[in-house]
Amino acid sequence: ENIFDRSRMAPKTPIKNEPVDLSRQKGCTPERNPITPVKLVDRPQPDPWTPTANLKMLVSAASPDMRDREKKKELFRPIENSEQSDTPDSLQYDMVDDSTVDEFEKQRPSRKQKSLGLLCQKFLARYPSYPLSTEKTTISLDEVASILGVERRRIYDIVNVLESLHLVSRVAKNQYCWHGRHNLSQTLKTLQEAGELQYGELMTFFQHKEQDLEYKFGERKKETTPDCQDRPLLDLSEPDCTSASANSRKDKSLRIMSQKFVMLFLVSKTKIVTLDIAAKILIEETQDTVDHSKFKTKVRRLYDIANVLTSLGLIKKVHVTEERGRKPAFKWIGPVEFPGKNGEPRGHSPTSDPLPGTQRGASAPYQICATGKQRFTRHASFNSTQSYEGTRRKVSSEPSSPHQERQDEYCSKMINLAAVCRQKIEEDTRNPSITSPLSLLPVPGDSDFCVNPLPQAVFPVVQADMPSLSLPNGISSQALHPSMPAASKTENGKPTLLPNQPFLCFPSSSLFMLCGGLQENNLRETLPTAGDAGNRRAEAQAAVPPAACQKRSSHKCASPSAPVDDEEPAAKKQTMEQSDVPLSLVVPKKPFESPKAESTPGSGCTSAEHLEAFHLDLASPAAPEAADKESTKPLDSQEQEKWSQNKDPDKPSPGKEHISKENANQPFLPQYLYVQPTAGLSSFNFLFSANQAPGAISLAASQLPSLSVPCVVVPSAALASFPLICSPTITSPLSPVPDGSFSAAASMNFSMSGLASTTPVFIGTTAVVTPKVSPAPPVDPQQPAHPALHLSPMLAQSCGAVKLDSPVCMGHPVTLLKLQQPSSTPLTPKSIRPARHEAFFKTPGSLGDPVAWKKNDGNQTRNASSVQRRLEISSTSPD
DNA sequence: CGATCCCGCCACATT
DNA sequence: AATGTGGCGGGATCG
Repeated sequence: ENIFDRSRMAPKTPIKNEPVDLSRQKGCTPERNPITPVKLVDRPQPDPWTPTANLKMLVSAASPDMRDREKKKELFRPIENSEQSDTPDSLQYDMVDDSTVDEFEKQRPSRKQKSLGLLCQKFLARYPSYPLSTEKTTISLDEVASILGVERRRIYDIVNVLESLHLVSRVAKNQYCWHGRHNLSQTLKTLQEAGELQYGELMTFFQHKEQDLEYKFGERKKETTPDCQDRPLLDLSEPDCTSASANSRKDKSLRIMSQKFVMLFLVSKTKIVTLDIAAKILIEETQDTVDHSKFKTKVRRLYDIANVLTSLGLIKKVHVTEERGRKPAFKWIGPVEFPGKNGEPRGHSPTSDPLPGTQRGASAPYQICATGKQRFTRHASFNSTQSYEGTRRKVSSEPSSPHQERQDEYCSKMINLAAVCRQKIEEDTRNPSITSPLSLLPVPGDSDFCVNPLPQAVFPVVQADMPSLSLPNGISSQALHPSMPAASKTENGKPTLLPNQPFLCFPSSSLFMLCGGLQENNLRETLPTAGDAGNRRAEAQAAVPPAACQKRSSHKCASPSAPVDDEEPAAKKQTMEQSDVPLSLVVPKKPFESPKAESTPGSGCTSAEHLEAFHLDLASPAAPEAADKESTKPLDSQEQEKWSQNKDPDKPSPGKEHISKENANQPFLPQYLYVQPTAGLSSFNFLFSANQAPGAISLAASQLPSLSVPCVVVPSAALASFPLICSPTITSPLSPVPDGSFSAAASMNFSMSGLASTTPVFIGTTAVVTPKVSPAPPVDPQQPAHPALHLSPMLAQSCGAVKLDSPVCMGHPVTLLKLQQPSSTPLTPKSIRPARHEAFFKTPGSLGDPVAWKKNDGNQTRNASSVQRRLEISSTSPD
């Protein structure tokens, strides 16, 4: 078999390495010879000379499974052979004649023989499951590829999955270190825990029913959040390999996806996961809509992963028959209980510990390693963070890279936050009345949250509606607040929320969010770049913007779903996505409403979709764009930088207008938040905003919301670690009131938390206030609508003062925002179509664009990238 | 014909 | 620029 492959390969692809001798050995090159004698040979038994022959033997010896497989092969081999040989021969001969010689390959080994699963078995057969700790086995990809007779690409597929389970780790360029299964149980345990956090409920749902939108809904949310975690989870460092360093690059989706997939099994009660469900859960971003192709791609990848896992003996293929029919599925046949080797201290009950996750994260055992790299593109300001670093503890990470540490911590934090948020959301949902503003806080002392068990998070408000979300544990919300930092003055200790305050913040890295209406223009421009990042290419640039706009307009509602991006470029585009996992959170603000959603034209929106999407409407129009943009943005985030952008309200009018239409009915508020995660691993972002106060309620909603939101924050990522925060306080007026109030509220402040130093960013907004707005009637959504705030760097600048960097900010409130003001947007208006809208948040992250940013100033602003994911929330209602 | 999933182009990352 | 990595999806096979 090998031979054939090899020969084929060789010609085509130049082999990077040498094809190894083996092939030569074979020498014969079957192909060449017109004869085609060969095939026969291999059939039943491996040829002695085949490189693989030995492997096969080993394999057989190694496990029963394998043996079975081999048997199967044998079974059909004869058949194949006979057939093949015949046909080929004849054909060949004919054809052959002259030259064509080669061509035929008749003998093709049959697809199965080349399957990834089989290849993986061969691969695994080469290494001991439980190697002695002393020896480290290094794996050379080139070597293995040649030995196994496959392209290197295939080896990556295998190794990536194995790496996700920590069976191997990358040590260097073409080198991987084989760890074996010693840590497998621990890894699984970790994944299980993480999975529970993330997917716990979800899976439960699915298992019972899937389809309901609701469920989906729920799942989506969860997903998002979780993602963050995932990344981090990986740690792996295991044993010896210290190399831990292995972290690496971006987010590799295959790795992450593999972990998530495994998590699903571990979390599932039945231990059976169908591919479609898994694909749905694993699809991040863009939700729905668009994605048929995306779904398909995801499924393909899952097959790849499943093949490897099957070879590892962790899962097996089964079919489940459900109402709808029989669906392909996989059943977990690996270990279910894991002794905790590691000694993690766990035990805390969820309740008691607010953030369970956190701790763990923090603690040494896990590190999340996120990958390391991030880029630091950030500007100096960010760097400052480091300093703060000293302050904090470092967790385990290696000294060497501080950054990493941060990330790790960061991750943990994020995770925690996520958890908290979720809960909060849940709670909120339950009690709408509350509405808290969000608050988050970090503890002063520590900078980040994370580390501690933190209470950080916060969330606000929201009334949410979100349907489903639940989180797994309960955490009390209160817990969260514990300390608020400064921000609120009010509080101080109390966590309570202030009613007004909105916001919160977060950590670092990533991003931010934002809110409000934004404008498109700005966004666009910026975004685009970002977008590119994602893909780089082409589309991004030009196309995007416009396209987006357009679309948006059309969709509006629909759009939320993210589709936007997708839509277009869809195919190619995917690139954007790269990012992966993002998370998002969201909260909806509004309680009510949404009825319209359906009605709305959204194009496609069906109700269901809405849900899924979560979008907010808010300004809807904008939103969509934003979304797109976001998508575009890169997620990379690694950079983390983040910052926010803002947008302006600018044109209020226009915006309003649209809004009115659409929204008019609905009022929403958008608030938002979200965050995204970013890039790769680690980061997450969050976001939120909240805006509003509680009261806000409906009506005003529209108005309020936008404005209110203050939002934002962002940290940058770069290093990440820092948190940031802000809070604005705002008061909101309450709800009932007309909005005007809210506008006023707008301002924000933020404070930094403890150390501010680190933080980079923040933002505050002030609010909005705008005159215009204020008055606005509550109801009308339109007007207000737009509020957007943002923080964009620009704004910041504008504000003058503030720069991101500086800590300066601290304390003060910065503000920014604008609401209506037109000015805000500096941007180029020109551009593009004006579509409307605006986006809402977006993060700009992007690196890519820095340029733009840069331009602005020198300041830096920028950030990063990450993309952020957006979320949306919709208000849809709760209903 | 739907389920699988190989293959390898090509973008992106690292050297 | 070369080379390592790995996303992705066309389209071939399998069942």
